[in-house]
Amino acid sequence: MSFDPKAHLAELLHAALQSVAPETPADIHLERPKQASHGDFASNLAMQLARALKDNPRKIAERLVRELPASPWLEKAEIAGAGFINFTLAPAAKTQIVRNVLTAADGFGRGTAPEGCRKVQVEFVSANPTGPLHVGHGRGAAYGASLASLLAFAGYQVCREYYVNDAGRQMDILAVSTWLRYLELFEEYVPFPPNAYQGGYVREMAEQVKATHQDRYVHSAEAILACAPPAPPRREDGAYTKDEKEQLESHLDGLISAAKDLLGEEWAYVHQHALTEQLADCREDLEAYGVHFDCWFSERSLYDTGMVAKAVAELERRGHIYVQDGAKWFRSTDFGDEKDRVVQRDNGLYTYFASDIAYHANKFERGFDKVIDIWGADHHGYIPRVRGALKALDIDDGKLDVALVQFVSLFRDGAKVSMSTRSGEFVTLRELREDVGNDACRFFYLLRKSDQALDFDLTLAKSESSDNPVYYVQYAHARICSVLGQWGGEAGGLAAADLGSLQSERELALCARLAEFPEVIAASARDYAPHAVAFYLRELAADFHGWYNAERLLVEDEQAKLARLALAVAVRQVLRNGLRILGVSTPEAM
RNA sequence: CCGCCCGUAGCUCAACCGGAUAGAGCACCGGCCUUCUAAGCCGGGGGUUAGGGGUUCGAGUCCCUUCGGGCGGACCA
Repeated sequence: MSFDPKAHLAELLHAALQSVAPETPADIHLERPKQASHGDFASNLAMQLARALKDNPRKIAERLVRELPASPWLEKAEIAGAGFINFTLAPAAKTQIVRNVLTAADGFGRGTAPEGCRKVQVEFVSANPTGPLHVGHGRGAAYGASLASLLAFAGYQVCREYYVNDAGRQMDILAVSTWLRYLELFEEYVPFPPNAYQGGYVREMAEQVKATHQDRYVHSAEAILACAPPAPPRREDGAYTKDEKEQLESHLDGLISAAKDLLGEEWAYVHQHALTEQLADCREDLEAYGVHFDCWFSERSLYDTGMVAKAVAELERRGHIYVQDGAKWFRSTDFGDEKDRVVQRDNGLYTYFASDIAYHANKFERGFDKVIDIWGADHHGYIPRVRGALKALDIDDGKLDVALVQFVSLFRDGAKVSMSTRSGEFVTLRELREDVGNDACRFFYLLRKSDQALDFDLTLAKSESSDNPVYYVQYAHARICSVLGQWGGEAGGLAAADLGSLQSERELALCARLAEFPEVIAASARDYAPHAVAFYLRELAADFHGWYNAERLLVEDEQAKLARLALAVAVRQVLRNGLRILGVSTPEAM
């Protein structure tokens, strides 16, 4: 069994506490001081006890240190500052971590999920399949994928899910956009609405439909326009008034119902074609980004299987629904929301919220102990009503966590780039990946907290891609691989190396850094903060680069050489374990 | 007006659920390649943590308040 210095010190302190203040309960908390001169671990136990014992913290610290049982692993325990006890470990207590890492290998740092909280679902991206993913989705994807990997590494059984919004009006708009572009190919010109999807991919889909089915879906422009309320006069600058915007929306709705009427059964084909194409494109994009999903959950399936109706009926049965102005309202104010919400409109259609209630009820029916939704920050107002619905259905809403990812603003040459899917002038995730590279892209996103708004400077990201922090970490990995190659020995045998020659400050600091890894994993999994892993890896790489520059690894002395190689391989292992979580590759040469 | 996120070096960001002298990167200045990858290392300057008040041994962190920024406040998704 491997030796844990932190647990050992906690035991020593506990023993000392028993003789100094056996009656006083106190939790023993050890932390790693920021400053090296403060030792390897510090305890504030004496300060905690000061009030209960009505004594000076430093005096209490002195008594604790005096009562500390002797240990071969402890070099010294000093009292500092207001009453901290600083512990310095014996070198052997620090270097043994190298053996632990080499033995555990891929499993070093892995945790165990608490009993009864093992099955976790992480739902992320979930973008409408109405066009290419853009840089905002890229952030959600990077965050969600790393969080899922992090939780899996921390011992949870993780299901990665994408919620496909294939049932709503947005999909109808995409389908009708495709159809209008298709009609243009047959010289039937319906003025293309400015609020329909403008992107070039819509024309591509139109071409595909034409290639497969020729003129099968052609109807005259006159017939179509006759069914829809008129559009307002076109404004090239897009500055429509509020009234005109409403007109545009009803005009578009009119075109959609015209399409449904004229095409009849065949509308489903156009609709399905657009959905299938966009979903496939999205999936391919994400896979290439290294983001994988275990489950693609269809919103439409909730309607097809009656789950939406069932969820609303269940709320109704429990007396949380009332009818007003012909619509069904969920009394979410009873559960902490600021106003009640419509679940079924006066025209009989369910709202998006209704399917979301059914969706979340379904998530918990699937037996997850914890459900994590990753949403864009603009959805924050949505949280209380979803929680409210869960409470109304007697589902423990404490099992739902919502992580909000703040917006990404794109800057190019110092100017903000406007993004809008419908206008078609957004920067796609695909373009960004090809520009900056997958590794740099993912690492860049993860180098800041998800709840912090992010300015993505394209010019900078591209021009500085050669000294992007990700290369700094990968470079450390490549250097170690290179040294091992020149040594030519068998890395597997290094776990048995005598580590006694690892004595220098840098070497011991590097060992301490390695020992931190499991704690970093546990803390960042607890806080849903994969960025902490990225920061840790940068520090580990910095420690390594410093050591590498200061001391030669392949020295004459065989024992010293093997000890150093063992340390280097341990560093490489932790870099691998960490980068794997972040979805970043580990090149052997750069 | 109400709600959520936030305000830390010139810029982009950290700071282990209250700890010690607030740290990195970029940018700037000065050094280090006939020895394992210079995509690297070593050193230097740079701060009233937006302002004010409170809680306590101790506050960037918790509470109140002012100012400033972003995002929400649909029978849209």
